[in-house]
Formats: sequence, structure tokens, C-alpha cells
Amino acid sequence: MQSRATRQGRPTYDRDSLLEVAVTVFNERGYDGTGMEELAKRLGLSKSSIYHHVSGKEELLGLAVGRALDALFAGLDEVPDPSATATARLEHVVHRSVEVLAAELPYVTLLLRVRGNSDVEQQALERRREFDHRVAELVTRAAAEGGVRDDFDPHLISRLLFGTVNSLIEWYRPEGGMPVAALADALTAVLFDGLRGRSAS
Amino acid sequence: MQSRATRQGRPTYDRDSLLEVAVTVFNERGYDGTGMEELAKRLGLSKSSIYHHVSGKEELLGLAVGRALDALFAGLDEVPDPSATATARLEHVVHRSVEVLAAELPYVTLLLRVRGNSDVEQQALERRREFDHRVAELVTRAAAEGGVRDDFDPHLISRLLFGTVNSLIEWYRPEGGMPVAALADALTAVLFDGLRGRSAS
DNA sequence: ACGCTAACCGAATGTTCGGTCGGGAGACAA
DNA sequence: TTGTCTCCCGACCGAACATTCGGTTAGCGT
Repeated sequence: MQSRATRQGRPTYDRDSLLEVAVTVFNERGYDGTGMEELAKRLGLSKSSIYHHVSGKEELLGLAVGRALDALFAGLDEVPDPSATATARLEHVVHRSVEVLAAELPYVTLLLRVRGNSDVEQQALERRREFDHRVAELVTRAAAEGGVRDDFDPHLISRLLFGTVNSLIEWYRPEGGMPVAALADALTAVLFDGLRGRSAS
Repeated sequence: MQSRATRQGRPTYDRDSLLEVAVTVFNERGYDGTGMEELAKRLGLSKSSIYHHVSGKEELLGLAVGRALDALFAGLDEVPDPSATATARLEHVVHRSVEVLAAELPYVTLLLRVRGNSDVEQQALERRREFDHRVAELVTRAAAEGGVRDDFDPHLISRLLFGTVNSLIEWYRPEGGMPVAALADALTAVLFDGLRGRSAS
């Protein structure tokens, strides 16, 4: 076995840098709408060279959505204060999810567009459902302890919450000027405090 | 020219009923991921018969997204009380948009997944931008009159608002039990009153 | 200078794609 | 019965698709 820095051969792309470009193109044209020829053109490589790095188009998709899911679950498992209320924990998960989404934007974007056409996509949907399920549990506990209004179904609250978070992929661009922290603060503030400063139903 | 009821020939599908099935399949597999053969199978027709009703795959997409956009703009133009505040009008537009989204769910779903790969898709994106622009204007006026908290950029508020509305396509199914009115009420309540019943930042 | 190997390429593979074509079958008017 | 119209089909086409293969190139260690 040799280290990455001292190996032989001609160094250009490795799996990660290739994946980065591939995911960008997939997000522009859609996974199904992207051909390997278009991908090769954007990489400055020939079509056949791609197969030296990965087994095929589907593996690229698998690597991308896997990375997104790993990051999202890491944010979910990360619990700063075990004695905190479920409500505080929920707010932390939402806030953290915005940061993860921003940090891994292209990968999460691709993940959220998966429709389940292949085995890889089916498995991705499975892991997404697991994520949603654990968030819904957290919302239920937050509602039980009175931290979240109980005039609506916790499952509905959960869906609205992460519907808003996930919708960020449609417009947010980290390089566009708005800092991630500002976005996460605004989103959690609007969702948890309400659009109007005060007022009751 | 003859009327629809007294025409000759063998009646089975017409453009609308064919479109309905096509949009369903497009939403399941994705537009690019759906072949005309798969479409024909689901219609109980041969591939070539589809071309008797429409000029091709792209026209089906155009008809679908056109229908979605027409419905959304109709909801936007519909102003019940011209003397109402911008805030009240905004809340009405959000509420109405949820209803439109539910009523035209498959068509709006397809619209929101368009990426701009063809002329038809580019035009759809253009009309979507026009819609977003007019909503953003409304939010700005609502913020100016003090009906919406002004510690965040109105454009951001606008994106969060319709991000949440649009995210409904990911899970809401009208036949699943929850009435549209209940969903629209819950969404506007959570977004305009806030997740917590009271409390200030 | 030489050998080794990762990285790459051009050309060709079989398959699937959206779309075309000539004709058949049923329904109505005459 | 005959003509005409709508609706539909099987067979087919060129192009684009993902993938494969035999062989070449460029950089590193020796």
C-alpha cells in the first residue's frame, strides 16, 4: 500500500474532484437529463476516462447522495446538551440542518430530487424516510412538553419545518453574499417566533 | 368545424385525459426519466398512438406547466377587497396558493421540477420568475406598512414563505384525509403567527 | 535511461430514445 | 353499401444513450 502523495502515474482527477464536477452538472441538467458525453466535456476528459475512476453513472449518484445523507445524519445525532428540552434540541437540529444544507448544497440538492428510479435511488429514499421519522419524533416530544403549539398535528409541523429548510436548495447560494449563520438565524426565528413579532391566534 | 359531442370516429382518449395520465407518470419517474414506451404502457395505447393526440413529449410538458402557471397567476390576480392592506392581501395570496397547489397538484409538481433544459422549460422558468417577483413586491409593501416584521429582508421573507408553500408538493396528497382548508389554515397560521403561541425574541 | 503504473483516449458495442409511416378498424352520414 | 372521419397499431428509423476495449501517454522511483 502506498500513500496518496507518493503514488505513481499521471495525477489529474481523483474520485472526489470528479464527483464535485459531476454533481454540479447533474444539478444543472438533472441526473436523467445529463449524458456521459456532456459530463466528459465539462470534465475536459473523454467519456471512457470517467470509467477509470468510477464504475458508471449510477455510482456517481450513489456517492453524491450518500455524502449528503451522512452529513444530515451527523447533524441530527450531534446533541450538544443531553439535558436540554426537546424543543431546544429541535431548534438546534433545524438550525444545524440549514448549515449542513449550505455546506453540502450540491449533494443535498441532488438527494432531494431523487425519485426512486433505481436501486441506488430507492436506498436513498429509504434513508430519507428514516431521517424524517426521527425528526417527527422530536417534534412530537417538543409538542408534549408544551414548547410547540399543540393545535396542529406534530407530523404536520414536522413537514412544514423541513419543507421550509429543504426549499432553500431552490435559491440559496453561499457565494451570493448572505452568510449561512444569518440564513439559519432568520429561518429559525421566523418559524419559531412567527412572522408577526407578537400577536396571538 | 364540428362540436365535440357530434364528432365522428372511435372515442377513447382526448388531450386532457391523456395529459392527466402523462403528468402522473412524469411525476413518478421524472420527465427525463420517462420514455414514450412507458407512457404508452400506462395509457393502454401504443407509442405511435400518442402522436395522434399531441405533437410529442415536449408538448405534453408544455401543456402541463402552462396549466399550472395559469392557475397560480389566477390566484394571484384574484383580489377580493381592493381596499385591504398589503398584509391582508399577502395572507390571502398565500392561502389561495395552497388551495391552487392542492387543486392542480400534479401539474404544479411538474412545474416546480423544471430545470430549463429546453425552450418550453425556459419559458416556464420565465413565468415562474414573474410570479416570484410580484409576490416579493407584495411582501415589500406589507413590510413597509408594518404588517410583517422588518428585521429581515423582504426578499428573504418572500422566499421562505413560498418555499414552505411549494414544499407541500413533496408530501401533501388531497386524497390522504387532510382537507385542503385545514392545510392552508395551518400553514398560514404557523407562518404568520409563529410556531410558539406567544413569546418574543 | 528505464520500467512501472495510473490516467487517458478513439473507436466501437448493444440498447433505448423520441418520433415516423402506411395501413387497419370502428363509427357515423349519405 | 359506400365514403369518410377519428382513432389506433406494428414495424421501423436515425440519433443518443451508457458502457467496453485495446492501446497510448505522462509522470514517478530507481
